[in-house]
Amino acid sequence: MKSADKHNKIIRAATKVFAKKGFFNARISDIAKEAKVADGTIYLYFNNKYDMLLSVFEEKIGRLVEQINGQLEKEEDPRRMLEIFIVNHLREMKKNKNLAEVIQIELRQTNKIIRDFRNNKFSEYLNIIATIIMLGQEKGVFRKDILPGIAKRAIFGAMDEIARIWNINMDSKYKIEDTELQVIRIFLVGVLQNRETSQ
Amino acid sequence: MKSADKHNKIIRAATKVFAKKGFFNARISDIAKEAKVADGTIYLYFNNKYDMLLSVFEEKIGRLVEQINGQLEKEEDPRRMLEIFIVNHLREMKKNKNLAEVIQIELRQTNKIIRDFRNNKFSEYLNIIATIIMLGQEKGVFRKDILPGIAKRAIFGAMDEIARIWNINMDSKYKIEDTELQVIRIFLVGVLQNRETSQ
DNA sequence: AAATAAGGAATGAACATTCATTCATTTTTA
DNA sequence: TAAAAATGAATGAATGTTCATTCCTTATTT
Repeated sequence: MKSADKHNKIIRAATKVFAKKGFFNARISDIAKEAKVADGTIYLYFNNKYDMLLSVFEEKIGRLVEQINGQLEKEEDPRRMLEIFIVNHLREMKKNKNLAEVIQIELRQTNKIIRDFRNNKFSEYLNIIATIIMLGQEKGVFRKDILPGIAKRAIFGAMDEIARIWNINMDSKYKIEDTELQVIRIFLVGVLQNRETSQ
Repeated sequence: MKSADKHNKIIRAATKVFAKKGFFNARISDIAKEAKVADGTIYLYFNNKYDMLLSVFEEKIGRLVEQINGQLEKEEDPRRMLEIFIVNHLREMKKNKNLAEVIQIELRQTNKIIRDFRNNKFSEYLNIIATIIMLGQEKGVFRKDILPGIAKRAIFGAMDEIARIWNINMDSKYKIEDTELQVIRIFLVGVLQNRETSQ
């Protein structure tokens, strides 16, 4: 029986191996070994190597989307919502280094043309940030002169770069709580001491 | 004659090919063809494929560092300095898509262990941001509760993600000037409408 | 003429994918 | 109910291709 169980086992193994070696240096045989499965078995569950990466990516991001949506639905204050998003993302990346790495890989390795074609879950994820910002603008909490489409990328990019470093230096210089606070502060109030300076 | 000229020609070709195909899909023969040079010739100038990527990366970032330092030395106001850095980086990435792409590749593909070991020019580049922030804090222009080591990554990461999108969609949704202004605004004053909310 | 640079064909290792075969499980037959 | 047949998941060795790198040859420089 072609079990969903085995599918999962392979996904988990692939995540681990992709994260450790990167997509191109990951061998199918590595993944097979990690999943305790024969090389050929993998092709009963996935079309090819790239299909695996995409599956891993979509599944993991999908989880993130559900998780964050769950956390946000109780909240009304856009300011708090943004904080929750930031804290959740950073904690998740810190906890799950493999996930952070796979995001980095999928977003930047492999073929550009195929790339954003199937990344729907990822767009969905980023758009949560944009939605929060628009909500805040409607409620008059956030500045109206911020473009949500740019802000969402700035915020995600900032966190992604921070997570990238976590995956290089195992010893994080800063505590996770401090990092969260910093990111929240930077995006909420900026680096400026006084406000009159903005144009 | 083993000319510096040929070295440059190869670097330029490599940048182009790496940017177009990514490191792993770039063939030495592609680079050789692009540089109008024989495959073997490349090995007179570089030890191996990865050495080429690293050379390309270091050289390009080195240029960026010089360029931005030149622009900053006339400036005293940290606020303006940060603006200059942001504008310069974004314009450079927009103008030179290959450079943006190579940064993405080198930072995330290839081997993690070797990775940050030789990335000195890149650290130098990021530290310019940190220096600006510290200067601003000394001068009382920037908030003292911002950690420069985190802010520099947030700012770079934000711009890098924006540049990533430029390399995927050829049609940028926003004008470059608007994007610059947005990034500056987000980092200087944040998204919040009122200030009393920060902790 | 010697030394150095460049050329590019040849090499061989690496690796994704395939596919003939096995074998445990389920279904059918008697 | 037991034996026989069918199924299809799993295996992993074999295949064939794809390059990075080498190294012998040719061209150029001094």
